Amino acid sequence: MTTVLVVEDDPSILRGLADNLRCEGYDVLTASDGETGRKMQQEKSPDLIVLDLMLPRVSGLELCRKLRADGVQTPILMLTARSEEADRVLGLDLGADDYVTKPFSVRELMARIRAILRRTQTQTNLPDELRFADVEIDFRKYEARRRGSPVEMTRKEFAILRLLAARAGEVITRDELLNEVWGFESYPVSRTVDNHVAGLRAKLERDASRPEHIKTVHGVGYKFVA
Amino acid sequence: MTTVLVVEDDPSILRGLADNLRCEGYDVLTASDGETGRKMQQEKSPDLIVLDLMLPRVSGLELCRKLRADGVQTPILMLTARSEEADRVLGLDLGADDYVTKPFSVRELMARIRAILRRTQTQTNLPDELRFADVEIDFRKYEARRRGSPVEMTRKEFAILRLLAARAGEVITRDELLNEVWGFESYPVSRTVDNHVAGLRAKLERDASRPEHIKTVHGVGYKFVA
DNA sequence: ACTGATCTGACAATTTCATGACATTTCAGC
DNA sequence: GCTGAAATGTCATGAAATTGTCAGATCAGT
Repeated sequence: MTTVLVVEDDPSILRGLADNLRCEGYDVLTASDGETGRKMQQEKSPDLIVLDLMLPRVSGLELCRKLRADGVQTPILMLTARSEEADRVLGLDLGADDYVTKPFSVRELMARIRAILRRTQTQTNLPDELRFADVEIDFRKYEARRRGSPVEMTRKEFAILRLLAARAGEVITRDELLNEVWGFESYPVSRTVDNHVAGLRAKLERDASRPEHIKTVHGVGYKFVA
Repeated sequence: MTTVLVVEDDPSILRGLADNLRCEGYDVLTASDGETGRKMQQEKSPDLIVLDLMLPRVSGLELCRKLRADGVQTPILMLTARSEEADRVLGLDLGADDYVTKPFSVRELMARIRAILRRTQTQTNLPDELRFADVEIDFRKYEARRRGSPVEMTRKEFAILRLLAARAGEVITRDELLNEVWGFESYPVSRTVDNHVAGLRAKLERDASRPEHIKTVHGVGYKFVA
């Protein structure tokens, strides 16, 4: 379960955000000032913090600084009242964190939150290499071998296999694959995934029509088993 | 913990930078004049120095020169008030690693800082020489030979090959090559990389249209294999 | 000004990708 | 076990993205 901490002093906005986030399936913690926010973070260590820049007592910026000083790596999404503040806040992190200016559209905010979580939660545990049966794969070198001899694989095939392998045994839906491998740039039909999986099987399975490692879970998605 | 020293006389800018840097998770030291800055450097040896060109008493330029004269290797990022070409060049010649002109966007500055730190902290040991097939290269002398006879190569070709060889087998993206080989002097299009690679192949490969050592990984980048 | 290095943009060659039609498999309900 | 609808496998094809190549413009050093 993914937990989001929202620190915001305006009760109506706080309420609205919390409702929407819960509606999206997140576990939601709330705080209406920086002190409480910091305590919440320490006790519950959420996966994401949504932080209002303007807060009573401890400002959002200060809280951010304190959290980082505590060594907290949790991604932070800032809510700023004016876009002039955006530049200042953007110093947060080009790659990991983000900001949204008020008044914001809930839809956009949710999209940003999903994006941040996707980036931070998946980036971590992708394997650099993989071995199973007579296959060896080095994802950094983009090299695949079977019984020692090289196998040509495409970028997408490497990416798909890497994700499946990162969560070996677990079923990954086509939508997840589309999100992780393709990102938000393009939205191909989920059928496309099947084709790439077919490619993987043709290249890596002993008998592509009876796959032993890249398995189909009917009605759900695919899974990799070593 | 990564430590950044900021030398800047304008208190509001100093404060803003310090806040943002702390928020990014850096340990921050501050100084408002060159003398103090130099002392700080000696006592704390930070990982990066952000230096205002215009400072009271000892100018940023002088400080930069002095530090380098002291043998200090710490990367220096210069803040310049105006986009005076002369100042830029001087700063770079004196050993500054990068510069940003005021008024700067915090976002850009933070990005530059991250980039410098990434470059200096993950610095790969570049090889001084390289041999493969019938080719011998001495990167220090900028000399290349094939079957014993000299081959003319350009500086960029040497630099690209050296980086590829330093991480032999690994795929290097065009963006990485642009960052490492070109640095901040210029921002050529990634297409340019291809051309230099073509040059390398023409000079070093047995059959440039079927490269055996400087390989393309379609959709990703290039890699060198011995 | 001359020279070689470098950069850029155009075009062609190549590889990869996405899509839809059709075949096959799976599974729920008989 | 059957049967049929839904899901998946398979394949061909054209589109799109990526890279190779080259000529000319620009830049830097002499």
